[in-house]
Amino acid sequence: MGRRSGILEFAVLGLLRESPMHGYELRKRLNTSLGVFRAFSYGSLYPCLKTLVQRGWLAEEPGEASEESLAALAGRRAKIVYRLTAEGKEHFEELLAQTGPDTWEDEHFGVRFAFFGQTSRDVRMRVLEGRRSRLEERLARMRASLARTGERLDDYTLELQRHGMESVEREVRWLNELIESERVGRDQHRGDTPPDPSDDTTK
Amino acid sequence: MGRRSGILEFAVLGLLRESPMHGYELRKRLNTSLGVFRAFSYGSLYPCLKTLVQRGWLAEEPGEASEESLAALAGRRAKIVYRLTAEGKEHFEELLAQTGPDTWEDEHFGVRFAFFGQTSRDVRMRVLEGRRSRLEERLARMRASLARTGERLDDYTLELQRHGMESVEREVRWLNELIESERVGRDQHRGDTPPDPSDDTTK
DNA sequence: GTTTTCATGTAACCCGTTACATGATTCA
DNA sequence: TGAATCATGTAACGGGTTACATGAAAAC
Repeated sequence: MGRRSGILEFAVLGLLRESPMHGYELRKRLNTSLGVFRAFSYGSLYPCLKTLVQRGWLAEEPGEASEESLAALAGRRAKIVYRLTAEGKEHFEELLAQTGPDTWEDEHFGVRFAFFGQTSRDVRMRVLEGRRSRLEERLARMRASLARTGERLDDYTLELQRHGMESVEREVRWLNELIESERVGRDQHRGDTPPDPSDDTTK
Repeated sequence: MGRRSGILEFAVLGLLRESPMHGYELRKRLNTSLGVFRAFSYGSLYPCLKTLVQRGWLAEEPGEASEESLAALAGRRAKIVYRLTAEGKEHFEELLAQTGPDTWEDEHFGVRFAFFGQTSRDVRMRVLEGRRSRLEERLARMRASLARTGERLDDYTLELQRHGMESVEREVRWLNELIESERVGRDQHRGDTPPDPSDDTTK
């Protein structure tokens, strides 16, 4: 009953911050904008929306059906448009400011990155660097275990391991570039191409 | 109660086919040999082992504790070594032969690949090609959605999408190489380097 | 002799999916 | 007017984790 998701909740708040939407549309945007990473179903989305409303972070608005008068009749079910409340916005901003360890875990990182446009630069930096060191740890462990057991593994397992390591190395290089360009953005000046200075007057 | 996992079950059977082991060791091998992909906990492993025993696919053996005589005393708990039974082996071989659509889903593919050493060549081919066309579909969808919504996305979301697509493209290239080398292995002759002709006398 | 690592297990929970049920709107 | 798509929702399940509890063996 008490759906307190995490990543889905975060994504919903983030998308609704940009503009109000109804569930169906929300789901499509979740599964495209958010990338390849996750594909949520209605079975998780609608209950999530409900609890977010209960907590006062979202407000339901009767969607514009066709003609106003018709929609109001006898329990007529129409599109429900959700919008972020003031408390919801505040809460989302708190979430955006978080830089805890789980922030750079596989599942979370993608969503966090997707909302970097609304994230302050120093938080972006911490998340990117956290992710990078996370991956570097992983690489170290993989190399170690490969050195230990490397000889007695069959060709396919070895190939799988090799490809896995290359993937991780590639993501590290990607992060390096991102971190570098964030740094340049800070050192040089403002207004280069860095995606809007973020309207963080909240804090 | 009725843990009928799928990927964990498959991996356990596969590892135990190579040699008997106890749970603790099994878990380590799951989290290294099987690659970066998944990290199982005891909370899922032990219940899984239990149900596999119940179905007659695994047999428990009292592990060699220290001195034989001591181990037999009053309900003494010692290492439990699991080995694959004949039925278990047969069942695993059936699983290995499967080429259904979920075979090439993200989660399954890694484990399937890890046991390619024990998989017949034509099944390997079907799995690799299935995976590839799965990824190509995904690429097509990504490109389409990028073309539609591409302009009105912020820089970070776009970058995320771009990086995601590159990852998928990279895996496709990897699959191409693998498929090619499988094909060469078949066309040329036997005993090139193709990792053992597989002892499939079962069928 | 105490801390670490090895080793086995369980109960509660988490975050999601599947399959289903319902109805409105658009399009051919 | 019937099919496809849009739109909302729920109950049952699924496959795993976390946190906990226990105890033996090895290392210091």
